[in-house]
Amino acid sequence: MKYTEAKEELIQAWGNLGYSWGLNKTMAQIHALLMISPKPLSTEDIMDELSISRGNANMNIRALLDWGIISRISIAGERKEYFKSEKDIWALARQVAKERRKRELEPILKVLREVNDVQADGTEEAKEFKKVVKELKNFAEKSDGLLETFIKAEESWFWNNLLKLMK
Amino acid sequence: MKYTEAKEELIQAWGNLGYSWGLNKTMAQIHALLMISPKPLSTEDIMDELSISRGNANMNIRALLDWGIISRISIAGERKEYFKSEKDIWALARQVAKERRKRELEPILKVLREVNDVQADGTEEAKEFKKVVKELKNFAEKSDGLLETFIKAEESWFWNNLLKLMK
DNA sequence: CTAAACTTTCAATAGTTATTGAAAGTTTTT
DNA sequence: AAAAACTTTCAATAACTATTGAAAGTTTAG
Repeated sequence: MKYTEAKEELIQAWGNLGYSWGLNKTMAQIHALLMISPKPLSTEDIMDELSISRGNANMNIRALLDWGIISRISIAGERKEYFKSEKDIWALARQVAKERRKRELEPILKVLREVNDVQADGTEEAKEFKKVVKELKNFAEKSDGLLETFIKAEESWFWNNLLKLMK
Repeated sequence: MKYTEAKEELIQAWGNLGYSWGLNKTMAQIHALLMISPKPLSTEDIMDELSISRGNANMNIRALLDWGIISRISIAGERKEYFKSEKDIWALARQVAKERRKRELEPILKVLREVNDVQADGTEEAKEFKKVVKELKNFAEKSDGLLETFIKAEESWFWNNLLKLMK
Protein backbone atom coordinates (compact mmCIF):
# COMPACT_ATOMS: atom_id res chain seq x y z
CA MET A 1 0.00 0.00 0.00
CA LYS A 2 1.24 3.46 -0.86
CA TYR A 3 1.64 6.25 1.65
CA THR A 4 -0.93 8.68 0.27
CA GLU A 5 -3.50 5.94 0.08
CA ALA A 6 -2.76 4.77 3.60
CA LYS A 7 -2.96 8.31 4.90
CA GLU A 8 -6.32 8.82 3.27
CA GLU A 9 -7.64 5.63 4.77
CA LEU A 10 -6.37 6.32 8.25
CA ILE A 11 -7.90 9.80 8.28
CA GLN A 12 -11.18 8.33 7.18
CA ALA A 13 -11.13 5.60 9.79
CA TRP A 14 -10.08 7.98 12.52
CA GLY A 15 -12.94 10.21 11.53
CA ASN A 16 -15.35 7.39 12.27
CA LEU A 17 -13.73 6.38 15.49
CA GLY A 18 -13.52 9.95 16.71
CA TYR A 19 -17.19 10.20 16.07
CA SER A 20 -17.88 7.40 18.47
CA TRP A 21 -15.63 9.07 21.01
CA GLY A 22 -17.87 12.09 21.01
CA LEU A 23 -16.01 14.28 18.53
CA ASN A 24 -17.55 15.04 15.19
CA LYS A 25 -16.25 13.68 11.92
CA THR A 26 -14.36 16.73 10.74
CA MET A 27 -12.92 17.34 14.18
CA ALA A 28 -11.59 13.82 14.28
CA GLN A 29 -10.16 14.10 10.78
CA ILE A 30 -8.33 17.29 11.56
CA HIS A 31 -7.01 15.58 14.61
CA ALA A 32 -5.84 12.58 12.61
CA LEU A 33 -4.14 14.85 10.14
CA LEU A 34 -2.26 16.71 12.83
CA MET A 35 -1.36 13.52 14.55
CA ILE A 36 0.42 12.03 11.59
CA SER A 37 1.99 15.26 10.46
CA PRO A 38 5.64 15.65 11.48
CA LYS A 39 5.30 19.42 11.56
CA PRO A 40 2.58 21.81 12.68
CA LEU A 41 -0.04 22.80 10.10
CA SER A 42 -1.81 26.09 9.47
CA THR A 43 -5.53 26.52 8.97
CA GLU A 44 -4.87 26.81 5.27
CA ASP A 45 -2.91 23.55 5.18
CA ILE A 46 -5.78 21.81 6.89
CA MET A 47 -8.33 23.30 4.51
CA ASP A 48 -6.32 22.05 1.57
CA GLU A 49 -5.60 18.59 2.88
CA LEU A 50 -9.18 17.86 3.84
CA SER A 51 -10.88 20.02 1.20
CA ILE A 52 -13.01 21.90 3.68
CA SER A 53 -13.99 25.53 3.96
CA ARG A 54 -12.29 28.14 6.09
CA GLY A 55 -15.23 28.45 8.45
CA ASN A 56 -15.48 24.75 8.98
CA ALA A 57 -11.76 24.43 9.58
CA ASN A 58 -11.80 27.29 12.02
CA MET A 59 -14.74 26.02 14.03
CA ASN A 60 -13.43 22.52 14.39
CA ILE A 61 -9.94 23.65 15.23
CA ARG A 62 -11.45 25.69 17.99
CA ALA A 63 -13.44 22.75 19.25
CA LEU A 64 -10.29 20.65 19.35
CA LEU A 65 -8.48 23.38 21.27
CA ASP A 66 -11.45 23.44 23.58
CA TRP A 67 -11.20 19.73 24.24
CA GLY A 68 -7.52 20.34 24.94
CA ILE A 69 -6.27 17.80 22.41
CA ILE A 70 -4.47 20.09 20.00
CA SER A 71 -2.49 23.24 20.65
CA ARG A 72 -1.74 26.48 18.95
CA ILE A 73 1.86 27.29 18.24
CA SER A 74 3.53 30.14 16.47
CA ILE A 75 6.57 29.84 14.31
CA ALA A 76 9.20 32.55 14.62
CA GLY A 77 9.00 35.12 11.84
CA GLU A 78 5.59 33.94 10.65
CA ARG A 79 2.25 35.61 11.07
CA LYS A 80 0.15 32.51 10.65
CA GLU A 81 -0.84 30.32 13.53
CA TYR A 82 0.00 26.68 13.40
CA PHE A 83 -1.48 23.75 15.19
CA LYS A 84 -0.10 20.52 16.46
CA SER A 85 -1.72 17.60 18.16
CA GLU A 86 -0.78 15.79 21.27
CA LYS A 87 0.94 12.69 19.88
CA ASP A 88 0.88 10.59 22.98
CA ILE A 89 -2.19 8.41 22.52
CA TRP A 90 -2.39 7.75 26.20
CA ALA A 91 -2.53 11.47 27.00
CA LEU A 92 -5.13 11.87 24.31
CA ALA A 93 -7.31 9.11 25.71
CA ARG A 94 -7.07 10.64 29.16
CA GLN A 95 -8.10 14.02 27.84
CA VAL A 96 -11.07 12.57 26.02
CA ALA A 97 -12.07 10.63 29.12
CA LYS A 98 -11.87 13.79 31.17
CA GLU A 99 -14.08 15.77 28.83
CA ARG A 100 -16.63 13.05 28.46
CA ARG A 101 -16.78 12.53 32.16
CA LYS A 102 -17.61 16.19 32.56
CA ARG A 103 -20.08 16.28 29.69
CA GLU A 104 -21.84 12.98 30.15
CA LEU A 105 -21.26 11.15 33.37
CA GLU A 106 -21.57 14.13 35.69
CA PRO A 107 -25.01 15.20 34.43
CA ILE A 108 -26.49 11.74 34.79
CA LEU A 109 -24.99 11.37 38.25
CA LYS A 110 -26.59 14.62 39.24
CA VAL A 111 -29.98 13.41 38.05
CA LEU A 112 -29.58 10.04 39.73
CA ARG A 113 -28.81 11.70 43.02
CA GLU A 114 -31.78 14.00 42.73
CA VAL A 115 -34.15 11.30 41.68
CA ASN A 116 -32.93 9.01 44.40
CA ASP A 117 -34.90 11.04 46.95
CA VAL A 118 -38.21 10.37 45.28
CA GLN A 119 -41.15 9.84 47.59
CA ALA A 120 -41.89 6.17 47.64
CA ASP A 121 -45.64 6.24 47.69
CA GLY A 122 -46.84 2.69 48.08
CA THR A 123 -47.13 1.78 44.36
CA GLU A 124 -45.20 -1.02 42.82
CA GLU A 125 -43.93 1.32 40.10
CA ALA A 126 -42.37 3.66 42.61
CA LYS A 127 -40.78 0.79 44.48
CA GLU A 128 -39.24 -0.65 41.34
CA PHE A 129 -38.11 2.80 40.34
CA LYS A 130 -36.26 3.34 43.58
CA LYS A 131 -34.58 0.00 43.25
CA VAL A 132 -33.39 0.62 39.71
CA VAL A 133 -32.19 4.12 40.51
CA LYS A 134 -30.19 2.82 43.41
CA GLU A 135 -28.43 0.30 41.20
CA LEU A 136 -27.81 2.80 38.46
CA LYS A 137 -26.38 5.21 40.94
CA ASN A 138 -24.10 2.59 42.34
CA PHE A 139 -22.90 1.66 38.88
CA ALA A 140 -22.42 5.25 37.78
CA GLU A 141 -20.45 6.06 40.89
CA LYS A 142 -18.17 3.11 40.45
CA SER A 143 -17.59 4.07 36.84
CA ASP A 144 -16.88 7.60 37.85
CA GLY A 145 -14.29 6.46 40.33
CA LEU A 146 -12.68 4.24 37.77
CA LEU A 147 -12.60 7.00 35.20
CA GLU A 148 -11.00 9.27 37.70
CA THR A 149 -8.28 6.75 38.35
CA PHE A 150 -7.75 6.42 34.65
CA ILE A 151 -7.54 10.17 34.16
CA LYS A 152 -5.00 10.61 36.89
CA ALA A 153 -2.98 7.49 36.20
CA GLU A 154 0.41 7.09 34.69
CA GLU A 155 0.32 5.07 31.54
CA SER A 156 2.67 2.30 32.51
CA TRP A 157 1.24 1.88 35.96
CA PHE A 158 -2.26 1.66 34.62
CA TRP A 159 -1.59 -0.82 31.86
CA ASN A 160 0.64 -2.96 34.00
CA ASN A 161 -2.07 -3.35 36.56
CA LEU A 162 -4.77 -3.80 34.06
CA LEU A 163 -2.90 -6.26 31.96
CA LYS A 164 -2.66 -8.47 34.99
CA LEU A 165 -6.43 -8.69 34.94
CA MET A 166 -6.51 -9.66 31.34
CA LYS A 167 -4.68 -12.94 31.47
CA MET B 1 -39.79 15.09 44.46
CA LYS B 2 -42.81 13.23 43.16
CA TYR B 3 -42.64 9.91 41.36
CA THR B 4 -44.03 10.99 37.99
CA GLU B 5 -41.66 13.92 37.89
CA ALA B 6 -38.69 11.77 38.84
CA LYS B 7 -39.62 9.21 36.23
CA GLU B 8 -39.84 11.87 33.55
CA GLU B 9 -36.46 13.24 34.49
CA LEU B 10 -34.75 9.88 34.60
CA ILE B 11 -36.05 8.91 31.19
CA GLN B 12 -34.82 12.20 29.82
CA ALA B 13 -31.38 11.83 31.37
CA TRP B 14 -31.07 8.23 30.30
CA GLY B 15 -31.95 9.32 26.79
CA ASN B 16 -28.95 11.60 26.77
CA LEU B 17 -26.60 9.09 28.30
CA GLY B 18 -27.73 6.34 25.98
CA TYR B 19 -26.98 8.64 23.13
CA SER B 20 -23.38 8.88 24.19
CA TRP B 21 -23.26 5.10 24.50
CA GLY B 22 -24.08 4.78 20.85
CA LEU B 23 -27.84 4.26 21.07
CA ASN B 24 -30.17 6.93 19.79
CA LYS B 25 -32.33 9.07 22.01
CA THR B 26 -35.61 7.24 21.55
CA MET B 27 -33.92 3.88 21.84
CA ALA B 28 -32.43 4.89 25.15
CA GLN B 29 -35.72 6.28 26.40
CA ILE B 30 -37.59 3.12 25.57
CA HIS B 31 -34.89 1.23 27.37
CA ALA B 32 -35.16 3.49 30.42
CA LEU B 33 -38.90 3.03 30.48
CA LEU B 34 -38.64 -0.74 30.37
CA MET B 35 -35.93 -0.74 32.95
CA ILE B 36 -38.00 1.03 35.57
CA SER B 37 -41.20 -0.73 34.76
CA PRO B 38 -42.03 -3.61 37.11
CA LYS B 39 -43.93 -5.40 34.36
CA PRO B 40 -43.40 -5.87 30.65
CA LEU B 41 -44.86 -3.25 28.32
CA SER B 42 -46.47 -3.55 24.91
CA THR B 43 -45.67 -1.40 21.90
CA GLU B 44 -48.81 0.54 22.61
CA ASP B 45 -47.82 1.20 26.22
CA ILE B 46 -44.51 2.51 25.02
CA MET B 47 -46.12 4.72 22.40
CA ASP B 48 -48.37 6.23 25.03
CA GLU B 49 -45.78 6.74 27.70
CA LEU B 50 -43.28 8.42 25.41
CA SER B 51 -45.78 9.99 23.00
CA ILE B 52 -44.18 8.55 19.91
CA SER B 53 -45.62 7.04 16.77
CA ARG B 54 -46.14 3.38 16.11
CA GLY B 55 -43.45 3.27 13.45
CA ASN B 56 -40.91 4.94 15.62
CA ALA B 57 -41.68 2.66 18.55
CA ASN B 58 -41.45 -0.40 16.37
CA MET B 59 -38.15 0.53 14.78
CA ASN B 60 -36.45 1.34 18.02
CA ILE B 61 -37.78 -1.69 19.80
CA ARG B 62 -36.30 -3.75 17.03
CA ALA B 63 -32.98 -1.99 17.34
CA LEU B 64 -32.94 -2.71 21.07
CA LEU B 65 -33.71 -6.36 20.41
CA ASP B 66 -30.91 -6.29 17.91
CA TRP B 67 -28.46 -4.96 20.47
CA GLY B 68 -29.67 -7.72 22.73
CA ILE B 69 -30.62 -5.45 25.61
CA ILE B 70 -34.35 -6.01 25.71
CA SER B 71 -36.37 -9.12 25.06
CA ARG B 72 -39.72 -10.09 23.67
CA ILE B 73 -42.07 -11.99 25.90
CA SER B 74 -45.58 -13.18 25.51
CA ILE B 75 -48.18 -13.27 28.19
CA ALA B 76 -50.45 -16.29 28.35
CA GLY B 77 -53.83 -15.64 26.83
CA GLU B 78 -52.76 -12.38 25.18
CA ARG B 79 -52.14 -11.68 21.54
CA LYS B 80 -49.90 -8.70 22.05
CA GLU B 81 -46.19 -8.95 22.42
CA TYR B 82 -44.59 -7.46 25.44
CA PHE B 83 -41.07 -6.32 26.08
CA LYS B 84 -38.87 -6.28 29.08
CA SER B 85 -35.39 -5.01 29.62
CA GLU B 86 -32.42 -6.66 31.16
CA LYS B 87 -32.37 -5.08 34.61
CA ASP B 88 -28.87 -5.98 35.60
CA ILE B 89 -26.84 -2.90 34.77
CA TRP B 90 -23.68 -4.88 34.63
CA ALA B 91 -25.07 -7.22 32.01
CA LEU B 92 -26.31 -4.24 30.10
CA ALA B 93 -22.92 -2.57 30.12
CA ARG B 94 -21.29 -5.76 28.93
CA GLN B 95 -23.76 -6.05 26.09
CA VAL B 96 -23.18 -2.47 25.01
CA ALA B 97 -19.42 -2.98 25.21
CA LYS B 98 -19.73 -6.05 23.06
CA GLU B 99 -21.72 -4.30 20.36
CA ARG B 100 -19.54 -1.24 20.30
CA ARG B 101 -16.45 -3.33 20.11
CA LYS B 102 -17.84 -5.00 17.05
CA ARG B 103 -19.10 -1.80 15.46
CA GLU B 104 -16.27 0.56 16.27
CA LEU B 105 -13.08 -0.93 17.55
CA GLU B 106 -12.87 -3.81 15.12
CA PRO B 107 -13.09 -1.64 12.00
CA ILE B 108 -10.36 0.71 13.12
CA LEU B 109 -8.16 -2.22 14.11
CA LYS B 110 -8.59 -3.64 10.67
CA VAL B 111 -7.53 -0.36 9.08
CA LEU B 112 -4.59 0.03 11.42
CA ARG B 113 -3.34 -3.42 10.54
CA GLU B 114 -3.69 -2.76 6.86
CA VAL B 115 -2.10 0.62 6.99
CA ASN B 116 0.71 -0.68 9.11
CA ASP B 117 2.26 -2.30 6.04
CA VAL B 118 2.64 0.97 4.21
CA GLN B 119 5.76 1.33 2.11
CA ALA B 120 8.10 3.60 4.02
CA ASP B 121 9.51 5.61 1.17
CA GLY B 122 12.18 7.86 2.60
CA THR B 123 10.04 10.92 3.35
CA GLU B 124 9.67 12.31 6.81
CA GLU B 125 5.89 12.19 6.50
CA ALA B 126 5.89 8.50 5.83
CA LYS B 127 8.26 7.86 8.70
CA GLU B 128 6.12 9.80 11.15
CA PHE B 129 3.07 8.06 9.82
CA LYS B 130 4.49 4.63 10.48
CA LYS B 131 5.42 5.63 13.97
CA VAL B 132 2.00 6.98 14.82
CA VAL B 133 0.23 4.00 13.31
CA LYS B 134 2.35 1.65 15.35
CA GLU B 135 1.41 3.42 18.55
CA LEU B 136 -2.24 3.58 17.66
CA LYS B 137 -2.24 -0.07 16.85
CA ASN B 138 -0.63 -0.90 20.12
CA PHE B 139 -3.15 1.19 22.02
CA ALA B 140 -6.11 -0.19 20.13
CA GLU B 141 -5.00 -3.75 20.69
CA LYS B 142 -4.55 -3.23 24.38
CA SER B 143 -7.97 -1.65 24.59
CA ASP B 144 -9.45 -4.51 22.67
CA GLY B 145 -7.97 -6.98 25.08
CA LEU B 146 -9.25 -5.04 28.03
CA LEU B 147 -12.71 -4.82 26.54
CA GLU B 148 -12.72 -8.51 25.96
CA THR B 149 -11.88 -9.14 29.57
CA PHE B 150 -14.66 -6.83 30.59
CA ILE B 151 -17.15 -8.53 28.33
CA LYS B 152 -16.32 -11.97 29.63
CA ALA B 153 -15.87 -11.04 33.26
CA GLU B 154 -18.05 -11.75 36.20
CA GLU B 155 -19.29 -8.64 37.86
CA SER B 156 -17.92 -9.13 41.33
CA TRP B 157 -14.55 -10.39 40.19
CA PHE B 158 -14.10 -7.47 37.86
CA TRP B 159 -15.09 -4.75 40.27
CA ASN B 160 -13.17 -6.25 43.12
CA ASN B 161 -10.02 -6.23 41.09
CA LEU B 162 -10.67 -2.81 39.68
CA LEU B 163 -11.55 -1.27 42.97
CA LYS B 164 -8.16 -2.28 44.22
CA LEU B 165 -6.67 -0.07 41.54
CA MET B 166 -8.78 2.87 42.49
CA LYS B 167 -7.56 3.50 46.00
C1' DC C 1 -2.61 55.79 10.20
C1' DT C 2 -3.44 52.43 6.39
C1' DA C 3 -2.86 48.34 4.05
C1' DA C 4 -2.06 43.66 4.25
C1' DA C 5 -2.34 39.32 6.48
C1' DC C 6 -4.72 36.68 8.90
C1' DT C 7 -8.89 34.94 12.05
C1' DT C 8 -13.64 34.74 13.41
C1' DT C 9 -18.51 34.99 12.77
C1' DC C 10 -22.86 33.91 10.99
C1' DA C 11 -26.86 33.65 7.83
C1' DA C 12 -27.85 30.68 4.15
C1' DT C 13 -28.01 26.15 2.71
C1' DA C 14 -26.76 21.39 2.11
C1' DG C 15 -26.76 16.97 4.17
C1' DT C 16 -28.08 13.67 7.57
C1' DT C 17 -30.93 11.37 10.79
C1' DA C 18 -35.36 10.76 13.20
C1' DT C 19 -40.30 10.57 13.08
C1' DT C 20 -44.85 10.11 11.41
C1' DG C 21 -48.86 7.63 9.97
C1' DA C 22 -51.23 5.36 6.59
C1' DA C 23 -50.91 1.21 3.93
C1' DA C 24 -49.39 -3.46 3.50
C1' DG C 25 -48.37 -7.61 5.80
C1' DT C 26 -48.99 -11.31 9.18
C1' DT C 27 -51.12 -14.22 12.50
C1' DT C 28 -54.98 -15.68 15.18
C1' DT C 29 -59.78 -16.23 16.09
C1' DT C 30 -64.41 -17.22 14.84
C1' DA D 1 -62.80 -17.97 4.55
C1' DA D 2 -63.41 -13.51 6.53
C1' DA D 3 -62.69 -10.47 10.20
C1' DA D 4 -60.06 -8.88 13.94
C1' DA D 5 -55.83 -8.02 16.27
C1' DC D 6 -51.72 -7.02 15.86
C1' DT D 7 -46.83 -5.90 13.51
C1' DT D 8 -43.90 -4.07 9.96
C1' DT D 9 -42.65 -1.13 6.21
C1' DC D 10 -41.71 3.00 3.87
C1' DA D 11 -42.37 7.43 1.42
C1' DA D 12 -43.03 11.94 3.02
C1' DT D 13 -41.46 15.26 5.97
C1' DA D 14 -39.82 17.32 10.11
C1' DA D 15 -35.90 18.22 13.01
C1' DC D 16 -31.29 18.58 13.62
C1' DT D 17 -26.34 19.06 12.46
C1' DA D 18 -22.59 20.33 9.48
C1' DT D 19 -20.68 23.23 5.99
C1' DT D 20 -19.95 27.09 3.12
C1' DG D 21 -18.11 31.50 1.96
C1' DA D 22 -18.54 36.24 2.11
C1' DA D 23 -18.36 39.90 5.37
C1' DA D 24 -16.76 41.72 9.65
C1' DG D 25 -13.18 41.75 12.93
C1' DT D 26 -8.40 41.74 14.58
C1' DT D 27 -3.54 42.10 14.60
C1' DT D 28 0.88 43.30 12.67
C1' DA D 29 3.98 45.77 9.48
C1' DG D 30 5.40 49.61 7.15
